[in-house]
Amino acid sequence: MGRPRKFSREGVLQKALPVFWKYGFARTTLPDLEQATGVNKSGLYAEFESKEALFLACLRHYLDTRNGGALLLAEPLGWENIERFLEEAPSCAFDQRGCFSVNSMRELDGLPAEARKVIAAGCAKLNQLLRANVAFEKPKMDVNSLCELISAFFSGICIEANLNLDRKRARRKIRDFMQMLRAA
Amino acid sequence: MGRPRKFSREGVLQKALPVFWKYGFARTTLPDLEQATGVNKSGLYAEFESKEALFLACLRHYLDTRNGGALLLAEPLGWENIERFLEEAPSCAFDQRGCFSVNSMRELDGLPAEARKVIAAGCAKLNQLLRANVAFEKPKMDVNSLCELISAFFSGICIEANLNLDRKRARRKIRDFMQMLRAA
DNA sequence: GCCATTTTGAACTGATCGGTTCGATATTAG
DNA sequence: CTAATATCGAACCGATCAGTTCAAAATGGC
Repeated sequence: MGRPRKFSREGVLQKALPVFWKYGFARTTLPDLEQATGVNKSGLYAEFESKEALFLACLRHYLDTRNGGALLLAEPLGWENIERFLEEAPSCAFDQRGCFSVNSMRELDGLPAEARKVIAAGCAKLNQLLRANVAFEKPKMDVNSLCELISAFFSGICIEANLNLDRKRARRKIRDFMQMLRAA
Repeated sequence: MGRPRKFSREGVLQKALPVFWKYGFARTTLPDLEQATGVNKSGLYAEFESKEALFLACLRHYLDTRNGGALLLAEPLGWENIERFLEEAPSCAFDQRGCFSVNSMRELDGLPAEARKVIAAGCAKLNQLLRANVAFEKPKMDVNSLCELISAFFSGICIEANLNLDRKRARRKIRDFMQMLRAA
């Protein structure tokens, strides 16, 4: 009965995400999204009520599926998880620099109000994952403070990823940070 | 002879800067700039050849006049300068969150190619200022490594400034970071 | 072939974008 | 006053934006 569906909501999200990731919300155009998803404008609007709604759905999809959860839950918990997280998170692919959520912070006004909540929730979840790993190492300094430092450093390397520094330098920076962290 | 000029190039830059600072390049419109500067569109285009040129001029003006130079050159050099820099830089005014240069990194493609060089030069200058202060303290860790960590942390708190965290928390974060730094 | 459903493509809307042009007006010096 | 200069306002340009509508075409089950 009837023609079968050719695209799924989640498939569209997966393909639209890299575009928003690279260009942000404002500089992503509808033709960009059509090309990336392979779905016609009419089709997109049949599935999502607006460009903003599509962006929000991408953001949620990103936070649900890729927010370093796997890396930070690996046993045993500890510094090594955090180091891997810092190394792998900001370089998923060529055009996806940094972290989609961190990138979106700069565009927060001009985005639907819900975006702020979604991002805040993502930060909270990340902090919780970090906390488990930091606490496991029983550092001298306060665990929460260290988590905040880690996420600030993470945000920093994420936006610096836009500058195309060479990988070697980025890795060394992370190594140095971890050295400071382990001593704290 | 003739009507005297009512606005100066530099006056326009000073008034246009906060707008670009807040909204970035893409989301700043010409009417925004007219309103902020009090100068007609015709007048703006008489002084600057394009929106991009105006943005670039603002960026240069910003880096020339406000890049924490004063704070980081204060005698005696050392951690205290850096702490003041981290505290004051990302909160010049209500609508100017973070650092204009750091904010612009997220928009680098889509900006004239020269912007990349200008920003890179600004980073280099900042790093140099940091280096003098860090070296002065003779830390155990490598001076350059510490400078890179400081600027990454700086970038991080700059974009996190978009989240409107309360000042208390921000100050504590900086204090914690400085504690780690002094021990490094 | 027929019916149901999905997807497409193209035309279209109204708004806004950056940018140009130019005459009207304002403001000074002499 | 006049001459010279600076600014403004408004009309205008072509392009692009997000979003809507709808008929045509594609694709399946029966």
